[in-house]
Amino acid sequence: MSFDPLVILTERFAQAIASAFPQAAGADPMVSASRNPKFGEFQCNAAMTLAKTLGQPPREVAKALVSAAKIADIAEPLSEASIAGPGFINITLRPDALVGLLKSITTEDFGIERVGAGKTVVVDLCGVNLAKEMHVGHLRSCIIGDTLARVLARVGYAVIRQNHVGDWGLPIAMVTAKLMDAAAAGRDIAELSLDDLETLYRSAKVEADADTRGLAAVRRFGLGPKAAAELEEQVAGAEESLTRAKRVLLDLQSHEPTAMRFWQRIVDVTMDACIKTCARLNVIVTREHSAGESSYAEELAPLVADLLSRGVAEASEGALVVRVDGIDEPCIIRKTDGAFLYATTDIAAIRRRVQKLGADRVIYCVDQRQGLHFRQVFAAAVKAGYATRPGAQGPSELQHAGFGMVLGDDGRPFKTRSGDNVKLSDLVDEAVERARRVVQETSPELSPAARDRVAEAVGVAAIKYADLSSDRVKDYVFNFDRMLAFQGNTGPYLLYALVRVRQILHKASKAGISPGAISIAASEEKTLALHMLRYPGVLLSVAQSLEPHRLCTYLYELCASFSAFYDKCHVLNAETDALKASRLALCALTERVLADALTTLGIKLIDQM
RNA sequence: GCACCCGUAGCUCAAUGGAUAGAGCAUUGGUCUUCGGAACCAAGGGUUAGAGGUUCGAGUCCUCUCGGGUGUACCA
Repeated sequence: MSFDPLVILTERFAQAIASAFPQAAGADPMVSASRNPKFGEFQCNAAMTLAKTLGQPPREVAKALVSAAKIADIAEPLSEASIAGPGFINITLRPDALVGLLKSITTEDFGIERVGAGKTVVVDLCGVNLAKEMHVGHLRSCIIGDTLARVLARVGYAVIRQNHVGDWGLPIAMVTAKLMDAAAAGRDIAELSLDDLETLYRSAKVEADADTRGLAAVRRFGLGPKAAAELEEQVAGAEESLTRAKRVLLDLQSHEPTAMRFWQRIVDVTMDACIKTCARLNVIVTREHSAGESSYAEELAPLVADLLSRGVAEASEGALVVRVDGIDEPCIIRKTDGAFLYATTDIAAIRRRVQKLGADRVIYCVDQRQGLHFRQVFAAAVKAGYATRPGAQGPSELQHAGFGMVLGDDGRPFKTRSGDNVKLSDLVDEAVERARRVVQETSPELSPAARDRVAEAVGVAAIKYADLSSDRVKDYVFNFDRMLAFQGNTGPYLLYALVRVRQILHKASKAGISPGAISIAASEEKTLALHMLRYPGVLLSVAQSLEPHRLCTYLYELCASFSAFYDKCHVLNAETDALKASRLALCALTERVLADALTTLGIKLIDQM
């Protein structure tokens, strides 16, 4: 039994259609919340489409639906006056029915339908690389991925988070080689920081990228023997360290203990920092969620052999590829030199996630720019049969929940002034520092410890909410001032609403006032009540669409409704005790919905600010 | 070249094919005997890039054009 009026009305109008027009039974009743309050709270738009299929005038169809619909228990009676325009049927809930529905959602879990019950979903998120600080490039994957995981869990899915760590391959071998050199030169690897590793990574990369093209140019344009000699030396150096890195890579692949010890140290340093940053962002990612590329290394050769033997893969221009319908570029799974690629690993990951972890659904929270890659890999995995659970009818659902870039105010990718990627820890530090300055000014009465807690919560909430509140696939402009503003659609505004409602509850309990029977009279009370009833439906729509900004919009509107209520409908000094008790009950319910929604979004709750 | 994404108020963003396209910021003007004013209420501001088409009905779906972004076999 649902307590969502939208669901109830949809059922009732489906029945009305079936009884008034048996030949059209099963048609979509098209019930929705009205955009404009003057049209009532809900509307049924089915008459217009039915008119077409039935060959009858839409208003006649609407009349028939109005007399067939049995909704007297929750809505004001329908009449011809309820029909507007070409055949819209406008519906207004009865206040007492509203109260009844509200009572229902105060119980258990708000009447949220557990659409994911018995199903497993894998969420791919975070995606850090060894020997690199987390930067803005990881921000959205962590934040959005974590929220999607929370939403899916909230609607009943068994959620498995997977952090596809970039911990394998030649670049990592280069760093490992560098680290071994440093240790040989007397460096204590127990005292290693991620910053040190990143420095090693950079120097390895610079060496590897040494200008072979530059050398060719020098020779071509005849810039003289001196320039050529310099560059030749560089290139020779690069080739030497590249050769060494390839040797280390072979050692790693054969699990040679010394190389593995250094590699493991890099893993530990990187992952400790990653998990710390995630924890600070209130993103649930721990060591147990790590499923790095290295963990698939052993599977790749047999996997490719399997694909080849079954004719899924074919040789092409010296490489091995999987061709898929509808995409011109084939999916390359083995290079001419015999090495595997990230596509190979991703196909192996799909196989493990579906066939071993039992995923009915796999969601990749990865940059939109990898869209083509995932289309190829998904199609290849489906073609290979890897995306189908043993015994299942068809393949599991593979979804790329891609997201746009983070831009600066200039509309270009968000970078530091010197053009580097912005470290996540620096980003959070700045947001928290800015929040602290505001808190210091507006709430000097808070203890230093409380102030720190509030600043941390507000700063992180600001960053996360800014990221979540606009359409996932679009780029968004990162702006501290805007995201930290206390008015408008921001994290701090939501937390402020939470704090206000909690303060009322706190004072009420100190004054011995208890929540009582709800009665809905003022328009602000009704608006607030109607908003709360929408919560379960919004969660389901996010679980379906994978668009967290719908939950954000909902929350913002809920907070705005509450603020209007707060302004117009005093609680603790309302005229009568009954009114106090009723409004207090509304506050208590608001607090529960707000807290649940914020938690599902991944935003930490606070009591004061 | 081809493929994908995007184009909505001055700015940042919304809008399951539904009625007069909505918020916030900024601008202008109101509200206070403050359950915390970090608030609330209101006004102005739009050819939804453009042109066709489908539909009872299009910001939304289809085609084309313009503009921006991204990706395009052997990096991840």
